[in-house]
Amino acid sequence: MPELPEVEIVRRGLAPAMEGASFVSVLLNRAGLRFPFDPGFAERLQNERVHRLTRRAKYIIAETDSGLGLAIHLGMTGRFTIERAAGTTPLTAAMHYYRHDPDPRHDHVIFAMSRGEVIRYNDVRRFGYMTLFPAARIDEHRLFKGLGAEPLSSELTPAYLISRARGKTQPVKNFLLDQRVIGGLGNIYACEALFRAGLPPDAEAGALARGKRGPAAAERLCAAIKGVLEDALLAGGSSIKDYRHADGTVGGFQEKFDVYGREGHACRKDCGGVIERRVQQGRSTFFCPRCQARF
DNA sequence: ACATAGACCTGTTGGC
DNA sequence: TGCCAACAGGTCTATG
Repeated sequence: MPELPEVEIVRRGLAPAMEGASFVSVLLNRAGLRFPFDPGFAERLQNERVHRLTRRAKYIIAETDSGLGLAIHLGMTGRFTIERAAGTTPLTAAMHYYRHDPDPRHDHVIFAMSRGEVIRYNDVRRFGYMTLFPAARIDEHRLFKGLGAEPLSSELTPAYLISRARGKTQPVKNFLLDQRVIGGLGNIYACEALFRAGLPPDAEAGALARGKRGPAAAERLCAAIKGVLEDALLAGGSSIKDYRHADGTVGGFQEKFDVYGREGHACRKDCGGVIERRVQQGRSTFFCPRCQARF
């Protein structure tokens, strides 16, 4: 599922239930997700009070008063739901992706918080993971130290894109998906950003650093990345295969995709082109052959 | 350094 | 209707 906008929406939804609250108990329903849980995972969290909840790339990070960090990656299908303990009013912030009512067979982790919220982590495919680390050492952690620019921050500039792309022969879409270059883009937003920038997904990344057109393309691409992520955030993220909830907590950006999942449909720019799908790096790439014909 | 393929999992969808 | 292949928002590893 989740790329940067979805992860950020989940973070914002969790924050009111987690920040300032302590873990009363942590229940693990299995030995691991993508990886086995750290030894003592549940015990180490118990009684820890969450100081703040942040995000880096596609990771949600809880930091506790005593300096323990909890990193959470949602993989493809990870999602959280929040409810009050039995007998009280449900919170409005239910963050369901994919489905309204997650299958309880896939509730793998349950956090009981000190103010009464019960937070469940549900993950059908179990590609997600959680791990504990010393919060002050985040920059040395193997998950984080190699991460590239945070795309909505001032770290991401046309000059940064150019410097990272220089000499690269790989397709520009693969370049965008490389978390060591930009942290947080995934398949959907990489496709959408390339469409907005008018760049062919299979163009050489290194071309951003060359010639007369390179810098202009880098400029457009940088703006397109930020723009599509901001638009998606405003729309509450994208929820494929889901429908909107009355409380608006499920995203609606999927209705605004220009190319993703639109194979065979007319280009929204009315250029006369039809959106095509091609497999790149084992992933579907969607693009308009007219609007994205030339670098 | 890079590309590709396969692996990890389960569920849904589309074609025959 | 039933079955099976293809595909799904993400990484990670092995291999060339």
